[in-house]
Amino acid sequence: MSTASLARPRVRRADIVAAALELFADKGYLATTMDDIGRAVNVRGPSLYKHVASKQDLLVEIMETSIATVLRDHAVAVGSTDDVADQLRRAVEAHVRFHARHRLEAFVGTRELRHLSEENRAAMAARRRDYERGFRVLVERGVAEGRFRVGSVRLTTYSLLDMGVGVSVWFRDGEEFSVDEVAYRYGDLAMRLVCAA
Amino acid sequence: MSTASLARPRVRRADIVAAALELFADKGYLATTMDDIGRAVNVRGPSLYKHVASKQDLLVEIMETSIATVLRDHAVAVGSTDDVADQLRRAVEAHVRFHARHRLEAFVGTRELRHLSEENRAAMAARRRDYERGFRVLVERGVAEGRFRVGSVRLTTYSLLDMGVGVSVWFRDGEEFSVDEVAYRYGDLAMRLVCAA
DNA sequence: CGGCACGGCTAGCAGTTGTTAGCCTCGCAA
DNA sequence: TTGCGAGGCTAACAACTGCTAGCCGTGCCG
Repeated sequence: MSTASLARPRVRRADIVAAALELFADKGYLATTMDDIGRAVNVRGPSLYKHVASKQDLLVEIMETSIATVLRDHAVAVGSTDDVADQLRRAVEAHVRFHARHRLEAFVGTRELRHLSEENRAAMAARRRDYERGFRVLVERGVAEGRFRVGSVRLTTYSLLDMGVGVSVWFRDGEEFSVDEVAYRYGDLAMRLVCAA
Repeated sequence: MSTASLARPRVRRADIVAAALELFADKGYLATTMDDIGRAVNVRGPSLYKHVASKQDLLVEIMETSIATVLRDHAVAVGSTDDVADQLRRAVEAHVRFHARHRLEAFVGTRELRHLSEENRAAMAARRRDYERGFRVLVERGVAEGRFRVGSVRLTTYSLLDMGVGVSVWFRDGEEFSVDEVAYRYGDLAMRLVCAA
């Protein structure tokens, strides 16, 4: 049994990242100081550098794990069936589920993109484009197979994605809807948008 | 004839606000310095204070004119007909038109809310809630009149709004769609979302 | 023509912030 | 018991930033 960490409560890297996430989401990346983050984990600002290379690293770590989760969930959703309509529905559900469950990550992920260093931003933007393309491909295939009827694939895809992103702004746990309820209902809305048959 | 301003090209307040808008949208409010704004209008940073009380004032002015425009357009759209479905369609069209035509204002308006001073933010948040309520009321009435069929008024309303907000992120003038085309197509999407009859 | 207000400019203050340097303590291992 | 590394802490640097103070040239008005 490892009682090591019980003796003196040292800070773990994961705690720092979690605190940073909350602060970045609340005040924004630039408005958050290392002292703020330190205070949140009961440590002085400079002590954080024993665990983290820089403030930028915290932002990168938050964004990387976010997009990785999103892409994985999307792949699982699409891979779980062969029916295009079901694929789109499950992809939207996964999309919404993430934006509800990981509100803060979603928030930071879209709002602080510009504060990533040049190379980090380029890499992140590419991953996000991949994700968008995944949805567009689904809509396109649905149209090609005669299952969907849309005015513009591009506009419809944007709508589907933006609806889901919006969830991260207003969703609160324990209110009117649970995560699963929201996800299911947005799946319905998605089916309406593409006139699924 | 007033040749006054031709002699030496002095900076006009409107130019400063326009430059600030572009910079706030591009780099964010905190990352934009008064020197940046000054450079954009060919003036040193401190000179701006001959025209503007503070950096905060620039943000406030941008946001106030934005929300005022949005609310006015919304009122015109809703007032132009009595049919609920038409009202919602025109409201969505106005919503999208604004977010396409005034991308930067929309961007700044949603992303920099937290950098308004406490009182300013409270006032602005209230105006924005009013705007949201305008949409929710339309959806509610459509349902009550048996013209719309929705799973949840609240979720549907959020979806309509968020779709439109998303336009400000990807829209570019002179690409595939014109402002009017996008507005019209989003009107269609809105009608689908509420199953308008 | 004289003065005054408008609106530039530079200098500089005061505060903030990411990050580094260097110190000290605690607990584990030899 | 002794040594040492992990991980706290304080001090401080260097850069930056909003904003003020104070100066000066230009052009309009009386």
